[in-house]
Amino acid sequence: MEVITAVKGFKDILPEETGRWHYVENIAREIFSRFGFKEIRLPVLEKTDLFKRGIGEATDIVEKEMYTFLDRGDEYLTLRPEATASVIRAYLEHSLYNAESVTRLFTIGPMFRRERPQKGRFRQFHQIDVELLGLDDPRADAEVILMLMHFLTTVGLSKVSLELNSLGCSACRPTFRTVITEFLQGKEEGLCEDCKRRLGSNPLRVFDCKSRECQEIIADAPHLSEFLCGDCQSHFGDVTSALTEFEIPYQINPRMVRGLDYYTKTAFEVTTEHLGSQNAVAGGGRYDRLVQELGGPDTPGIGFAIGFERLIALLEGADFSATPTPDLFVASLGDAAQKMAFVLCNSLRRKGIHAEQDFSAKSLKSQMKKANRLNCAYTLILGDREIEEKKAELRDMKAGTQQTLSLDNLDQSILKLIKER
RNA sequence: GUGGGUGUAGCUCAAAUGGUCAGAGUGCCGGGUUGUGGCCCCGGAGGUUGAGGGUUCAAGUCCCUUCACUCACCCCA
Repeated sequence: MEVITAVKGFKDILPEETGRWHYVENIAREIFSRFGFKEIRLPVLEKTDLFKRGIGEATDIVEKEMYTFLDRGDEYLTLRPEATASVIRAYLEHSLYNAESVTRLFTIGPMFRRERPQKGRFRQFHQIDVELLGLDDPRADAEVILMLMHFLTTVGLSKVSLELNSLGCSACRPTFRTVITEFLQGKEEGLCEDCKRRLGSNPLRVFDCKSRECQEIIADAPHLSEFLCGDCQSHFGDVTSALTEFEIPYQINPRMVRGLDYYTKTAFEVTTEHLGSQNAVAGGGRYDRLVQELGGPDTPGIGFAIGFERLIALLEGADFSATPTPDLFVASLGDAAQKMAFVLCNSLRRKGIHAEQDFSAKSLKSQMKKANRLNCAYTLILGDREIEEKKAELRDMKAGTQQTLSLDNLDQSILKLIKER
């Protein structure tokens, strides 16, 4: 019989790794709630149209990376490739905007994109996603970025850099778009295949194309910053000066465009040099049109997503072991001792003690070996001899001492000893 | 979707130019020693060398196909 393996790009998170996950999740929950964000849990499956409308039909994600299928032959469903669209969907579906004018939400969970797996990129991956809805104030941008950076440093990341750009709004971006389209006209031949295609759908993407020929062509192109409207300019200025005030280092990257259509104004990315070519740890931006695009009231928003696996990959070295170290190991030899150990262990567990035993009734030596490997604080030795003498030997592994306990009220005396430790 | 790399015991890896090459370490199991455990010593189980085909007297080693993993492009978190 052949063993069935996991689907390509879908990873198991093994017990030895879950400690890191808990560590990161705990810090996220604590910090985000301190900034007023509440957790929301969302389904992983959504109607395909949500992402087509939300992310944009012309994006790579929607064009070729989604897990989409026909459900019972009547509706197209998609495993969510990102969280923002789902958050907005829930926000609208439950009219959360009516409860309060500003809504701060975060969610943690798996996302799905059918890409070729590589270092730092999987088909199922996890994001920590934060969304702040109902504020167009630049302080909201600054606050969200501040929180992100604070979170990252608290978790223990130091060698990351923050890049910023303003993508303009519905007033100034279209102007810039026509400027770029005109600029690129007559230069199509030099562009890579992807950019030729992008020319019609999303010419701004040529900016962050990595091919050399495209970069040479676009190098002389005007920057979006020159075409920002007054509102966008002052907004971006307020964001950057707030970050400076908080002493958060950043770099303005005028070529950063981002691959999701919904971003407006502030866009940002946190990168590192230690992840191979998948250098983005977190990314986000403002999306003042998205809520309306999804059929809701005109509501501004800003948010970001952190790549959980990528973040964890940067945490190498530290000890986040989730392996519990038991209080007590009960080594037992013989049927009577096995039975007694079984009852004792489970009795102690129900009283709050982490007790372990070995069902296999192997040699005492191997049981002791196991107790040692598990790093148990105490070991209780129960053998035929001990039962006959109505006594058991308890060793304090750390202190190197041992004592004899009566079998009467054994669990009580052990409980007392461990609690007193 | 396009390239490159790799596939030998549970894990980490050895096996010059094809010819005792199917091994070591570690882990696991058992035994010895020990203050019934940690160190040390002895023994044991475990691999159709990813799969299929081909060349050859002979293939883990060469060729083809396929699969898996991996890195990079692309894109993104």
